[in-house]
Amino acid sequence: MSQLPVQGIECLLVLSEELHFGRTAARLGYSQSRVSQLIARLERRVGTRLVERTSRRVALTRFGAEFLAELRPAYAHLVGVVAQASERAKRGSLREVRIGFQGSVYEEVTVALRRFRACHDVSVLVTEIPLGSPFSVILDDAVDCAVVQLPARDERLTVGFRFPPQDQFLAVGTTHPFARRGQVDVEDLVVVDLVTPAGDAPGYWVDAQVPRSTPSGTALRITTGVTTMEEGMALVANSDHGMLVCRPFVERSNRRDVHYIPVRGLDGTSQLGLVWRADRTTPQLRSLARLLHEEFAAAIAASTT
Amino acid sequence: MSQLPVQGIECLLVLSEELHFGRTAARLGYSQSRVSQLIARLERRVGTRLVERTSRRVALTRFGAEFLAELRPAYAHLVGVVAQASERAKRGSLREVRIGFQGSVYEEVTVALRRFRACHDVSVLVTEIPLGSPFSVILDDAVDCAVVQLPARDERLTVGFRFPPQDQFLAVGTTHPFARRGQVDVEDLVVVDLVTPAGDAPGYWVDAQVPRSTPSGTALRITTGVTTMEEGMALVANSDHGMLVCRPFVERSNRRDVHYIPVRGLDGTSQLGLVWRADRTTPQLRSLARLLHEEFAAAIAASTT
DNA sequence: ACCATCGATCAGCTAGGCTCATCGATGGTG
DNA sequence: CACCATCGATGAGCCTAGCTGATCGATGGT
Repeated sequence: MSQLPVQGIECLLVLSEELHFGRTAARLGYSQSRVSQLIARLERRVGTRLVERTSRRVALTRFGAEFLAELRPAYAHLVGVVAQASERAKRGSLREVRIGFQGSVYEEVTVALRRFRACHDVSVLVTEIPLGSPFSVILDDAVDCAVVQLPARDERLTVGFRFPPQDQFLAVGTTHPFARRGQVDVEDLVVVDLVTPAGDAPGYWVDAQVPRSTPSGTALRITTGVTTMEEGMALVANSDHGMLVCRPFVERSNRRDVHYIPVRGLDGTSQLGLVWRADRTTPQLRSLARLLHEEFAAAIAASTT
Repeated sequence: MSQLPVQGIECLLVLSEELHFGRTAARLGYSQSRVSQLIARLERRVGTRLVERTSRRVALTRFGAEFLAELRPAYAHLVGVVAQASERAKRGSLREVRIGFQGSVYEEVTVALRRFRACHDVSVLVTEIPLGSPFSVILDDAVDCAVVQLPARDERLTVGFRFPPQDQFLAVGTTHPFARRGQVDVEDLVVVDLVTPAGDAPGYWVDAQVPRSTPSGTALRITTGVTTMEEGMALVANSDHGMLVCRPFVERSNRRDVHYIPVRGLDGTSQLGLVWRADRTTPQLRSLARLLHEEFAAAIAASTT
């Protein structure tokens, strides 16, 4: 049996408006006797009379009035919580959306997120996800979606939005032979020991981030893996390793111990995407994708005029 | 049928702690199958899965966790409201105590009221009650208790506390023949047209306030009634009427158009009392009476040392 | 491969939710 | 003042829906 006499409470709430057992019963779809019973039981439960009633007059007791003053908002709140949950369930939306990021966050993304929060009355929780494991956190449900490097060839994943393709840069330490170069060619990479993301990402993805060989077919030296951008940069700064990074990262970086050199032949080969579990697709996530789309469309329009 | 699936809610609350259907059932005194049914129904009601469950593992859905985060406090609050009401019902205490006053309010009374509010977590509503109808507002339940002039010889009323008896004064206008007198005698009152409280108070009470005759037997002139102290003072100030008032009123009065003259022979004949309906006696009111007692005991002790 | 554990499901029982009929109280009316 | 209409309380009784016990299938450990 229930701890809380809800039926009695609902009955009292209506009765307090109608001040008439018959009408109260009609409104609730009960018989008059049921209302009488429910009120009587509630009074027994609370331990005192809540409604003063004769055959001619129904009025709240002073105690009843005070009780109702507290009860009404408390009950309404609880009903609201359940109703709101139903509402959100229908839209499949969450109250707190966890978004994973891999390294860099575009300016446009933060703007879109702000609009997203406002539109959907959600809070956004930003998490950094391992550089070399872009998909497992999504699949494990540790985040609801993530901005990760593409491609994402996995049936269990949906790419909701593809960011504009970006050129790539080679990050090297200040003492590296390439440090003073204004540009390098893909083929030049053969002499660099490239840092690669380490994690459980599928092979095709790792290969897409750090090619195993140059276009001409020469194999590249890849000996060291890192799990965060920060780790990679630290490694690059203090060794002769190199690391491929995308433009947004370069633009937001302010390290003095690392130089970024454009790589000819890798133009537009880096692309981020908003990815989520296909079976967790919700209107909310679609909306976020659309907001990102709009934001980038606006940014592009602004830059061309 | 109830609008709110409380049983399911209670079940979910326990299940979220136990994460085990069997133990949840045990705690609620249900069978395991019942818990399963209740959760399933709640999920149907809300419209989405709240608990992820296999035969080996029970865990809240992300949606379920968010739902619970709102549900738990809302439910607890509602339960609290009902429980608190039960508590108050047991003690017969109200959340808001209406206290009626007739004219003057002692300093000690306000102190006692402050302590009363603090002790019982109640709010106090002070109302002025008609000068000539001290009992009807109490009997009509318009106030929960009142500080009124005694005597109160009514079986339906309880006098919870008797204030210290006070001397009486004759209030007259500045132009009145007595205005400059330092004192008058009861017998002197025969030449004054005394203002009397007008209302539905019983005869014995009116007689006690304004004697019909002096101790020597001479009848007094009583032609005019008033319903508030303010009204009486206004009348006294602008006519040759006189009005008997008690010391606390004199001390708190700062009217320049009325003079107050001590009346020899009426010393200690005015007494206020805290009165309430006998059938509405509560520990709360008894406590208020006790607080008043303590306050006056302290005041007397302070004045004698 | 076997077993123990656990949640889902189904059929069935019965407690309790609910109604109907009736009563007594109340206040208005001629 | 008798009569009547209205309304809430009460008790008997019906039947729904709350609940259980038995069983099944899934899961994970040994």
